[in-house]
Parts: sequence; C-alpha cells; structure tokens
Amino acid sequence: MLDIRYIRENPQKVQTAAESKGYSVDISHLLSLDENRRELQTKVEEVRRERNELADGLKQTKPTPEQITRGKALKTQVAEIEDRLRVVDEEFMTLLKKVPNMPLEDVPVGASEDENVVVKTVGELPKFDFEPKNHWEIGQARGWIDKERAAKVAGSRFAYVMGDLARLHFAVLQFALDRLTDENVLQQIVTDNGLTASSKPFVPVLPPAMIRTEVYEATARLNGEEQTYKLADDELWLNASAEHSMSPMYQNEILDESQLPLRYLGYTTAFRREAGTYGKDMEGIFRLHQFDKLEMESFTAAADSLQEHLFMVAVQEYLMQQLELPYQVVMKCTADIGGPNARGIDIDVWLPGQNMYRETHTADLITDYQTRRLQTRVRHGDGTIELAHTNDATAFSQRPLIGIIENYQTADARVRVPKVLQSYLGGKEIL
RNA sequence: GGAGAGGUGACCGAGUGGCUGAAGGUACCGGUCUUGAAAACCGGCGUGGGGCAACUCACCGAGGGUUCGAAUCCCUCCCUCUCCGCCA
Repeated sequence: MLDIRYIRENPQKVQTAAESKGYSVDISHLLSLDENRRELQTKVEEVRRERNELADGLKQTKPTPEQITRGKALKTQVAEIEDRLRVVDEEFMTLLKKVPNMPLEDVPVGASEDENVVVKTVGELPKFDFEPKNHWEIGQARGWIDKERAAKVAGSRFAYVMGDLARLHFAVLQFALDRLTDENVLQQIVTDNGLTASSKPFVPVLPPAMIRTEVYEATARLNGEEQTYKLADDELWLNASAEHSMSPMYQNEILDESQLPLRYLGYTTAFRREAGTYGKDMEGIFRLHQFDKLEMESFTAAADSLQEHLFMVAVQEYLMQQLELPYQVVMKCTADIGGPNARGIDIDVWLPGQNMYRETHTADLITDYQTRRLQTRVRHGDGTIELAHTNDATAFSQRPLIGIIENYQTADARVRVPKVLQSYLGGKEIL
C-alpha cells in the first residue's frame, strides 16, 4: 500500500495516477477518513492516558471505591471510542489498500495494453521455406502435448507436457539456474548494459507453493478466489508465482544494509484460474491453469531498486539472446502494469506459427508498496531505518518453450536445439 | 493425526497482576586507559503511530476476554520443539 503521509501531501497527484491506472478511488474521502481516524486516535489516547495515570497512582495502595468507579468509567469510555475508531480505521484501511502504487515518470500513460510501447526489437526473424506451424501442431504431432487426456483428468487448460518437451523444459531451467548463480555472468550483464547494480549471484530457492491468507494479502498480490485457488479446508492459497511466496519471506524483519541486495531465484508451480480469458489461447500450453516458472525476486535499499529493476530486464534479455530467440521489449503503460507496480516491462518472443510477438517475461518494480504492509525494512549503516524495496521478474516460464518450438522448427516438425541448451540434452542438436 | 513442552528486544535469558517497555548477559556504537590491540571501566543502544514541540499512545506469537490495572489470569487461533504414528 501507499504511504498515507505521501497521499496527504499529494492528493491530486495520487488521484490522477490511480485514474491513469484504471482504478477508481476517492482520495478526498480517504483523507477525510484519515482525519477522522486521527482525531479519534488522539481522543482514545487521552483517555488511555488518564486510565494509565490512575492505575499508576494505585500501585502501592488499595483503590478506593471512588477510584474503582472512576476506572470503570474510563474503561467504558476507552472501549466506546475504540469501537468508533475501529469502524473508521477499517474503512480507512480498506480504501488505502485499494490505492495503487504511483507509476514512475517514464511509464507511458495509457488506457489499455494497446498503449504499451515497444522500446526495442532484438534478433532476426527466422525465415522458413515452408509454412511454419504452431507449437501445438508440432507438440501434438510429436506427442509432446496431450491436452485431451489432461482435460479428462483435470479439465480444460491443463496439459501433459511429455517426452523431449519435458526434457527441454528442464534444460531451459537448468541453463538459467547455472547462469544466474554465476557472478561472472551477472557482472558481464551489468557491464554490458552500463548499469550500477550489484553482480551478486542469485540464491536458488524451492519456496512453499501455498501461502496463508494473511500473508498473501499483505503482498498485495492476492486477487481473490476469482483468480486464485483456495484450499477448501485450510486458510491456504496456491501461489500464482514463486514471487508471491518469496516476497513475504522477510515479513516483520529489519534487514541489515550489508546483506543487500538479497536475490532469489525461486522455482514453483504456478496456479491461476485465468478468469476472464474464456476462449482465449485455448490451444497448446500458452495459457494454462498450472505451469512451472523460475522467478527472480530481490530486496534492495530504496535507492537501488530502479537499478535492480533495469538489471532484471537485462537478465531477461540476456537469457533470450542466449537462446537466440527474437524478441521485443515492451514498456507497459499505466493501465497494464498493475496496482502494486511503479514500472513494468514485458518481453515478448516472436512466434512465427502465430505471426506475432507474445509475452514470455514480466519485470515488476514494486518499490515499497509491498514492504509497507509486510514491514520488511532496512537498517542503514548510520542506524536509520527505511522500508526495503522489492523487484520481481520472470527468469523462465514454460512459454519460452513455445518460442523455441516455433522458431527452431524444421519442415518435418522437428525442433533444433538452441546451442546453449545442447549440453543439457545429452548433446542432442535436434529433437 | 495422538501426547507433552514452549513462544519476551539483534541474540541468550529473568519476569510474584500494579514500582516492567521490560532485570541480567552477549553483540553493537561512543569514551577512558593502552605505543597498538585485548581486557577492564563509564555511557549509549527496540519498533511503530499521533503531535510543531514538550510529550503521549501502542506493541512481550496473533486475536478476543476478565480486572480500577495484564508480559503475567482465561478462551480461540498460529507457530516452534520432543516423543509416537504416517509418509517422499
């Protein structure tokens, strides 16, 4: 959530920013609740103070009946004001949580994803002397993707990913794991992109794939049962990304500046209801209820978070370049970055079978929007404490497999293996 | 799942219903001493909210309750540990 003090000082700015993101929040109402809440808080504190003073005076002596009566009256009064405060505070918090993060200055203002801006196109589009196929046509022909049987077992939007495609999946993950834990590689990425970010390697993590309600809510990533799977008998949700179980790792903790940045490379299965996408991307493995993803998550000091964000995008580009996949870098507009984001970048791979670029990666700069509720803070060398900043970004999901299948396909529905992956597939050059 | 023991500040750890936001120790910071360091000694050292400030309020796993007054008593939940069971 946003800092109420910031909202107090910049009400119009916040109102405008929220609207540019497509959120309707009433900032002036929020501020009047805030005022109301502070008034009640001052009041309740005054009465509590009286109560405390009375109690303090009674430490050694037995209370007189008058003092007990007075104490009882104060107690009732405290409870009464507290009740009023609770009501106001609840409404206040509900509204405050709805206020989205402020987008950075360079985020294009737009009303829908159509106004996202392509900032960069990299790689030669492949040329074929035959009509290129979709990944699902190849997948089906090769026995790599079986959605009929998956539907029988689990319903629509599930798949059996099998054979060489399953192997390729692990090859891609292993490749990313190797590179992102190698400080030399990261240093090279930092240098090549003129960044000042740290070259500290990522720590690989297998995080929990389930998250408690309270914690999930605090990450500002829980979109309700509409979008997220909830376990019926427990206060637990299936995570929709490893980010969701990694960002709350340091809830209620104060990190020492010297530990930063904390960089994690988490792997979990992600579960998504994909509500509101009926009929969209029904073929193949592009949009499933369940997929596996390797995700970057980092905690930095506030001053370093933008560099960290740019670094993560650079890492994503590096990975795509290593796989020799043509891609574009998209700067998402205000309407598309999402509530918690200050800035969001997508990387889209070229898919010759669909004749278009499709999203494979996202990089999110969250600033202190998550950590304010999570209370993840940083203690600086001089003793000052501030909220930590979080960044998250895709390393590899299953979607890059689609890019490999479609870009590396041959006329007989075989798939050449990107050079950097061959050693992970027993030296095979073609599948 | 069954039985038991616990959750106190960065860490260890004391805490009889009021004198405890919390003893004592460690760590850390500053100082004295020392050629330097160690040791010793002195001082300082939680977080968050409100207020221009003085100051004040809250927080001893979380949430309720009892009481004039709760870290301390009661209830619910969460978590950790030990033993048993089950399991990859």
